[in-house]
Amino acid sequence: MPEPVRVRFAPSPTGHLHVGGARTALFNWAFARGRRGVFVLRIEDTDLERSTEEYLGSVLDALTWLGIDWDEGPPTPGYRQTERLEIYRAHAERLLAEGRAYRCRCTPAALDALRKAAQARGETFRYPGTCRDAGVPASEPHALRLRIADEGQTVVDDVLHGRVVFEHSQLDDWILVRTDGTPTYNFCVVVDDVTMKITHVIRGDDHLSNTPKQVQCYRALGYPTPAFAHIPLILGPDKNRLSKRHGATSVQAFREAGIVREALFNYLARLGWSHGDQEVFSREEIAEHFDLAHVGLAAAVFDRTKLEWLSQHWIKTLPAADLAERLGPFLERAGLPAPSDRAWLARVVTTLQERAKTLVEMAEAATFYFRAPQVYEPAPVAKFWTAEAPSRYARLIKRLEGHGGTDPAALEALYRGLAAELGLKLVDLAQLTRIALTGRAASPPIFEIIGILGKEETLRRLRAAQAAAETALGSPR
RNA sequence: GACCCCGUCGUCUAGCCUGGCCAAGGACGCGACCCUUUCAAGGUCGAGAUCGCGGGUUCGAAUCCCGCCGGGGUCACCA
Repeated sequence: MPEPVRVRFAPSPTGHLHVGGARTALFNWAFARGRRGVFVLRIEDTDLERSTEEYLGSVLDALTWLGIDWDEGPPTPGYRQTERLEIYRAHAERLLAEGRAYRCRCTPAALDALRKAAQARGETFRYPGTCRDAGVPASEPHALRLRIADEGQTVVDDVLHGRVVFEHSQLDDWILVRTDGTPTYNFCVVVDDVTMKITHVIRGDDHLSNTPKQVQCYRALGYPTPAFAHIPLILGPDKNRLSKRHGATSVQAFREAGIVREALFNYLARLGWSHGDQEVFSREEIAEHFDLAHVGLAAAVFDRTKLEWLSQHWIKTLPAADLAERLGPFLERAGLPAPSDRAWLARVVTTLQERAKTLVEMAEAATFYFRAPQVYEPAPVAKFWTAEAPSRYARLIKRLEGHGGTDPAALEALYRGLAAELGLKLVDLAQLTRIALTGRAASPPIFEIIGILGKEETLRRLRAAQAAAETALGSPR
């Protein structure tokens, strides 16, 4: 029986979860789920300056909202780097004792000068090894560096990129532990991945160049290297790495914009990965089909329009009752009372599902269900509030008053009958009604709206529109 | 600048490993039409890539090889 795969996602809580990070998490998650592996969540919070508990909560919240659940990680202790300092220290000491690492007393200022000079010469800066054999005593302030052979090369065997060769002339003795005693990122990552028994490191392309350094560290530590899979970055429309200046980039931002979680999950999965011609995937389908072999190598441009198409698709597909539940906060934000009658709200949602790309749009479009129109849109008014409008409203009101029930089919029959009597098309009466009920030229089917609004409210709005139309036309008698 | 990665419709991509089924398929977006009480949704059709460019190999290349160009990433006692 093969060892189960173990993968991880290691965000640093220095901001909200970025969609790029979310996609990395999603690929790892899907990889693990698809082969009954383990998905570990590790928090890289060694940057005390920028890490906050608030952001940590936000990141966990975003992952949970997306449906990316982890098998190991917070709140279980031991998965935050700040809790693991002792582990790093022990590994560093071992490397030092075995001669794989050495103390360095070069000052940052001195190194900076060398770096500038190297770059001026058009060379990659490389630590010259000043302290490599200097035997710097522990009593002096010092950093700890990893000893790397001057000659030779390090090969990174990437699952996606194949063999990537790095000459040692490009590598240098990098710092494992800073002078202040804190371990560096690259060192923590290696120690963490080793001690957490990670088998596959799936992470952003931007880490590929750092990988040979890490491979050297694995070797020094005497551990086998995990499999690496470097996935391409996500770009903005200008082909530059997606960042805040491209607008909304955090998972929370999309959530607040009313993008449904199924859509963001689906979109992120398909960005850089494919399964034939299939575009729509549920979370389960992604877990079932995901494979590294079909992850692309080219960076992908984030396309909000397609995301919104998927959001609309999922809104159409999701159960109305479920959406009604999710719509609550968006209604409140739109200044509308979230109704206690959930069944009624679900009916409202049913009429809006096919015409909303986001929950924000849906809440906005639902306004007229909660309050009578305050204003009437100018364009449809100009077109339909003709001289005959008031009398047509009157006929409509009279007919409706004598009509029992709000069955859509019966209402349509009533409208068609009246339209025929008046020598009009259905659309004329329908639009007059639509203006009265919603204040707009476009809305869900009016016969369904009447059913949801109720006969009394419908009549009230028709009468209000009749009066408004009369006023608008001057003073009729 | 050095090193590394990448390069198929505007965008996401299938195909590339195992050359011919590809005069390149799907999706978003765009246009038209149909349906229709409006808007959507849905349906049908259409425009849109000579597969970054140039050489080769081959009977045959998007698919293999070489060069070039373009884009991105990494070069910290940041993560």
